[in-house]
Amino acid sequence: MDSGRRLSRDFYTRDVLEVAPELPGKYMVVRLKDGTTSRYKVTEVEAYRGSEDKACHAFKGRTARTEIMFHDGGRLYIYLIYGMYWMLNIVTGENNNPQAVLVRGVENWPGPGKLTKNLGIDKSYYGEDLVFSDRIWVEDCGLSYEVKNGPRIGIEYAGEYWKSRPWRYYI
DNA sequence: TCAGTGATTAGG
DNA sequence: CTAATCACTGAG
Repeated sequence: MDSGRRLSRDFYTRDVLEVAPELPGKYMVVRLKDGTTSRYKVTEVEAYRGSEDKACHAFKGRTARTEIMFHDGGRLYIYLIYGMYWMLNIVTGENNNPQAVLVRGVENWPGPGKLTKNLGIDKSYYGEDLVFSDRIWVEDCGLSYEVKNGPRIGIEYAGEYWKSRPWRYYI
């Protein structure tokens, strides 16, 4: 597989509902400590739109954990869930507009907890900038896919309205 | 269906 | 300080 073109800041600083549907089909590139790189096609994501979205961690306001979501798009928001699984999120939107895309699955590793485990993503990636990082970024390989969408998973607490927003996008 | 597992958060 | 919560997973 040929290398693609790394996505630039402009891709990420748009509204999360524009960015999220465009991520499936893009490639997540991870560089290991031995210098080798691996590419994984993104297969499933979800949009979290904090300024209004009751399901978004930033909905209640700025905390130490959600701080990065208030930055310009392109950084990673990483957090631990159930004491075991690191969740990989890509911050989107402009400054002070907290939004992020949860990467739920990549090729070979469906499942948000499984993909971080297998790609070696942990808390040390919190705040990492996909535009400049030398160990993780996203590429556009020029291919397009039919992206489907549906309700987000695992947000029972958010109430019927937010639970039913069709903000999960997948190939 | 349900337990594991620990960071994070709000509240006293 | 305490206790509740949790954008998940794998076993049974």
